[in-house]
Amino acid sequence: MATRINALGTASKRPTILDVAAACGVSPATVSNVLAEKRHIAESTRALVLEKVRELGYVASATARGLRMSRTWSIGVVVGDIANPFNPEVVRGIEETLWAKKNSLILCNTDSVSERKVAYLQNLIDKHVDGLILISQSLTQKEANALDMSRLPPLVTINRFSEVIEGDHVTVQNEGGVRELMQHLFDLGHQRIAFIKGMTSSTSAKERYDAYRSSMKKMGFPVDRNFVIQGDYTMESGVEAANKLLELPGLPTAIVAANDAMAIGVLGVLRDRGVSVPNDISVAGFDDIFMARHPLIALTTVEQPKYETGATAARLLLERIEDGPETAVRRVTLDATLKIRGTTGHAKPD
Amino acid sequence: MATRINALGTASKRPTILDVAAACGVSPATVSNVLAEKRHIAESTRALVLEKVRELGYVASATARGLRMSRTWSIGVVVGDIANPFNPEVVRGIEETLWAKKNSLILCNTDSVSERKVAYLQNLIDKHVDGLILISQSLTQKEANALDMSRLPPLVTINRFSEVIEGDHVTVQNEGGVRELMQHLFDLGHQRIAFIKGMTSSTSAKERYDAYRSSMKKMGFPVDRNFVIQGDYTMESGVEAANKLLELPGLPTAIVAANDAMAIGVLGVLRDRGVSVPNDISVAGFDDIFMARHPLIALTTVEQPKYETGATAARLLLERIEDGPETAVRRVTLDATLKIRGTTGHAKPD
DNA sequence: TTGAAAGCGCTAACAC
DNA sequence: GTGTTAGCGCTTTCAA
Repeated sequence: MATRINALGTASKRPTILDVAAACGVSPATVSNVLAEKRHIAESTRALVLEKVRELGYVASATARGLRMSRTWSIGVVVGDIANPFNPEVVRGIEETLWAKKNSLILCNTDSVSERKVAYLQNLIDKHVDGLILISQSLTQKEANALDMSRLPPLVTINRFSEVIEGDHVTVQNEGGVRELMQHLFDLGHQRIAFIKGMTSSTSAKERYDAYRSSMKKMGFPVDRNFVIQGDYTMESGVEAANKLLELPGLPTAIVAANDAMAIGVLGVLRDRGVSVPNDISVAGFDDIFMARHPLIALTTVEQPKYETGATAARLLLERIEDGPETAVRRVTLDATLKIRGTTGHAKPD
Repeated sequence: MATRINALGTASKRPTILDVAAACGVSPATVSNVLAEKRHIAESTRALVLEKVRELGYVASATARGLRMSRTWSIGVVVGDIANPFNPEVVRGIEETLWAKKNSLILCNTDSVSERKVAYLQNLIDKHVDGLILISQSLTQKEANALDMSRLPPLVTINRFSEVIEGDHVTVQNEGGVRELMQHLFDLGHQRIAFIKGMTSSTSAKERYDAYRSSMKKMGFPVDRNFVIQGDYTMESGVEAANKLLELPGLPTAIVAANDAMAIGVLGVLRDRGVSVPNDISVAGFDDIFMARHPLIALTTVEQPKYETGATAARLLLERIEDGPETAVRRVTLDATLKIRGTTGHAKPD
């Protein structure tokens, strides 16, 4: 007859390394060494220790070990908003990689609010995390000054590169991806192409915008000032941008958004206003978030390998923690892939 | 001229409480008490300590304090897959609540694989987290046996209630929500209503299915065996279920899925097959995930307050940690709200 | 091959 | 009001 498990916090005291040592008639140092496989131990004692460890259900206290070794085996992951569809897949990649090396992931949502970011980072530094990963978040000089940077652990940035920080970095081929996308639109006969930008503080947003401009320029197509709208990577800003664009006297034949969330916002507006996609206007994004793939959305976009991005960042961080500050800074740029779906088609003739 | 911040892990040694004490000419205990605001300290020394603390940039080591107080101020959150759109919003709710009380969130993805769940839980127990939250995950007796339950910290379950575990629990009005949804369909003239179930191991899935059956029964409508398909809450299983339903000789006029992910999978299939929604078939889900609200999806569904669900679970857990195992087990059931959108319409006449 | 002992940085009990 | 001291549970020299 099984008894129900009490999950109310009646945890019994755990055995310590002393308990195991006493049970075996050896010193705690020996137990420690058996478990850490550090120095050679007689096979007989080794077996005995292992047996008692299992018998007592002994597990070393991560806290005590952390105090002694000044490590926490935990990594702070700072993200604007975990509910933003781009992020969970990146976080998964990080998490899998950390788990494989027995590190914990401490998740922090900053809401992209500067004060909150600073507070969270300080908290993580104070908590003595072994490393930090910033997803699409960066640090301004001002924010950095507000922090106690002298105690900063190794930090890896994803997507947003900061001049202020000298550290490892993972990003995607933003220019190449957008250029490929633009070429796709040119091939379909588009010339009047609008662009919805991300925040200029984001290097990835800047690169995507630059690639849009240079692609247009290379084709000899003018960039109408009104065709460049400032967004902030949220779906709402995509909605606003679309509304602005639709007010214009001369409509664009295609709208490219610097990320999928904004592009999907645009699609919603066009749908509500009865504008046919891609017959009247083509729409494209960047990221290839989960939602973009659904048949009802079918957004043409540029895929950023999100899981791999996260996994790479975690790998770089773990290696940095291992190797120390001596080895050179590393910047990894992953490939972007154009995904042609249903929202792009031939340009509507004037 | 600003120097760049080195993020490679050249952190300098932090000052300890002894450094502060020495700088002030007081004992470490006094410093500790000033910071903890435990016992009364002369205003003059208090001010001095505070000044030196700021001057040296002293922050107490969470590790040392944790060892001493046997607390970690961190909470393990175990989730099947953070990339599953239901979860991020719940996690946000948890995270905000924990942050307000200075607790950290350790995120764990189990992929809903039993072994992995057990391994993760054991890891969290070993890490001495102060509490645990399981989102839509439960523990079978077998899994529980594989764990060292004697050291289990307080645990709160979300959505999936386990008979095996005696602990606090947060869920939503599953029966009420589905009944309301069914009534909406009945009002539209639907009688041939198919249902895509979740895993029977999930109490919420079971409750939603039961409500479907009892609603049908109450109306005197037969439940065709073929109209009940087993899914697993993933979009893919919704796709499979829709394909099965469309093979049937007599089609249903409406398809209700036990969650939005499956319903959205159904919508994709219907779209691909040229079945008009809601003209030919109505579709509805449960949860009201972000994607369901988009104009191109516009899924009729029952909203589960996800953020609030997470926030409530975190609050219950923190209170449980504070109050200890003595106070009675609490079960909170949040309200579900019917959201009528574009995927439900009048039943197609035979 | 093993043990003894110091100490990681903190808090709490006990003194004064 | 404040100081002294004993650990929390572990790893790691240094000795044997």
